Amino acid sequence: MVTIGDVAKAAGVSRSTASYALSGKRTISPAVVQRVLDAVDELGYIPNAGARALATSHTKVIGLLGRFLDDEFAPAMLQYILGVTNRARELGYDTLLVSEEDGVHALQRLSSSRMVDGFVLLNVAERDSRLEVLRKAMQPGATVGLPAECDGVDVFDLDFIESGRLMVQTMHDAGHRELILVSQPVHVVERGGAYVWRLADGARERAAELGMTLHHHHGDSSQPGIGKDLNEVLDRHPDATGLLLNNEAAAAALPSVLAARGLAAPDDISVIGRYSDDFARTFSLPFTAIDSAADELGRRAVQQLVARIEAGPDGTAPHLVDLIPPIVNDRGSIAAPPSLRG
Amino acid sequence: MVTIGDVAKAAGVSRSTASYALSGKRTISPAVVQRVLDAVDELGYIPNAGARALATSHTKVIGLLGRFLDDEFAPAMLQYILGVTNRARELGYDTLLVSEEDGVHALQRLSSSRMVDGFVLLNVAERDSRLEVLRKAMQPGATVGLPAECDGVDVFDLDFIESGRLMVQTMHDAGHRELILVSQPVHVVERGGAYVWRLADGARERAAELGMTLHHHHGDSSQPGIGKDLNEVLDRHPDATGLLLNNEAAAAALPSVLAARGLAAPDDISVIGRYSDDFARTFSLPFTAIDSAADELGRRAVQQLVARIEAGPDGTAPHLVDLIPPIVNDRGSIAAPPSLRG
DNA sequence: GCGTTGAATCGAACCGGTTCGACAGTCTCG
DNA sequence: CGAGACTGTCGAACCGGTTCGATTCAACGC
Repeated sequence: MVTIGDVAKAAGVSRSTASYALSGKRTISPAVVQRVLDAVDELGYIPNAGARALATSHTKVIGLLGRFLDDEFAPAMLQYILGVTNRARELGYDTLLVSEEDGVHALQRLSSSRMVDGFVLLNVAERDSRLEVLRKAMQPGATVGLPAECDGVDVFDLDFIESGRLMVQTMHDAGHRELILVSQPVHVVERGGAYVWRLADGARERAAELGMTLHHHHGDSSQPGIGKDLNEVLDRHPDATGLLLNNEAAAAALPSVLAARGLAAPDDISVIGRYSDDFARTFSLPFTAIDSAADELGRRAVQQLVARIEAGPDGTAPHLVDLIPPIVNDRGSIAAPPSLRG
Repeated sequence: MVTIGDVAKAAGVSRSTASYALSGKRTISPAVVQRVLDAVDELGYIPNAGARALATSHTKVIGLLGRFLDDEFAPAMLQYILGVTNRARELGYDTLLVSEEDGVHALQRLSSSRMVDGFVLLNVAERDSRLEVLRKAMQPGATVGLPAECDGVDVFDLDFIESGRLMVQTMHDAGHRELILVSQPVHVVERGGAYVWRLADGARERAAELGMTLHHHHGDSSQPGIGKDLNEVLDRHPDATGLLLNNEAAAAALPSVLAARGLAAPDDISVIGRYSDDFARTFSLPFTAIDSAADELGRRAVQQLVARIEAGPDGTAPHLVDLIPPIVNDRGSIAAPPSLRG
């Protein structure tokens, strides 16, 4: 193992001089700096992370705490994760991924052991017990997901209220007057998945403003339940001409449900979903949808977190609540309702 | 920040005694042990990870190196990752997730800086440049994916050759004689994705033994390409009655392709895929399939890695090549070909 | 010509754990 | 009863970085 002592010896200087030559925190003659750099190259010196962390109290690692729940849609999670890890690396940080069920415990462990410089919390709920711990921790934190109380953390999320409004408005502009919204299972809401009712609230509000009918239903988060749910909902509201899908599993299941019923979008029914572009491309999801911006949310959270880490404990920049405005990716699944066409 | 010195003071002993009381590496009187434990509880002491790593040369962290390629099927990757992180935590380890494109560089950085005790490599290719670095590293490594040269690492993978044989055999047993195999894009093979040709080889071998016809095609890894590919392949081989899907994107796209052609499985065509159970449940994938055992592979890799870490550098257990035998999950998409039925 | 300033470097201390060697006290056994 | 072994504890050293004075030497101003 090559240490800074070896580098110093090879360059013919003391350990402290070698350290200063590398960090540039004190003026060192150019000649010496060059000798040190040469020695580093030759010996392949890479500093011991533990020793550096001990000395500086900085690990250059961020902790990423996911909540991977059976009843939420797992495949979409990877894009948040990659957004975080990629941006972190660009900024010189590595990422410790924690999937532990007991997020509070994990947070405490990582924080007290000083394994990480800061935290990104994914899938943050309305009242998330991890937040109380995070506020007391000495490391800063950023969340993906909008909790009820945002103080002490930087918050990033898609603007779900506006997304709901936008879905309804888009359908209205195309001529629709009766819509169905398919949300996540009820217990996702009860557990604190506020994005579910935020979107629903936005949709309801705009529907009321525009004098439209909106049927709201909670659907299962995986097959075969969601397929059954979709069929029931379609049976129950034969006059509805537009379908709004917040539930990603519903989007995944819809193509075969429509096919089985002999329907096509947008000829027989118009559809708008809410999932990532990448996700749509990977699967057979030909529906117009609001981009869930997973990658972008992960990147922004890390960006802000690192800024806060590097500002130090005295940094007093106000905390952010950054709600990304929804953007519609048009994939041609919205048209005028059949009754308005030739 | 509470250190072991604080604990020692509170318990009225020296730092070394406190350390021994906690580690149990020397006999300490029960009374003192209790006082130390009480102090730990009261002060909420959690050891500083950097300091411990520096002293012991063990970080209790494993490095997880993924390769997340645009032309491979990303959503399935999460299950490998969760298998790794969950098993690691059960064994007392945290997981550093690296998505860096330059895996060789990342490996070198993590290894030399002693940030991790060992490595798990995902999506390992036939000739994977990361392996050379890994063999020279001082930390042990395990792979998910079977490379050409397995020495110096523990290797875990699904038995793809046997999977190919099993797919063909299953179709043969149901009465089919002409099959289509849809694989990954050709450049995935060229890049070293050996699992593609392994499954194809197994399928071809068994087809030859049984005197069956097997058409092999490479399909795109996402929409809309894969939908087009599937249609072309079905057009080209109108007499084929069985479809084998190694390509996960093909499985995801097939329901709507079949629906659009007015076909149903297994009435008009029999289908067998290769993807995880979890994946099938999440999406509308009603096809009988060989379980890709992602979670299990991740778990086994970690299990073995940790065993090797804790055996230390003198541990001389022979390296494993563990190929998990394929298991078919019957979802009812295989039946006798139409010609053999009433 | 002398005190002052600044540049370049070094030695020592420190971060917070673990571990080795020493030592005092007690027990055991011949 | 004394040698030897064992128990329980402590102080000091070490892991490999960073950082804080202190020191040396040259340049500079008055």
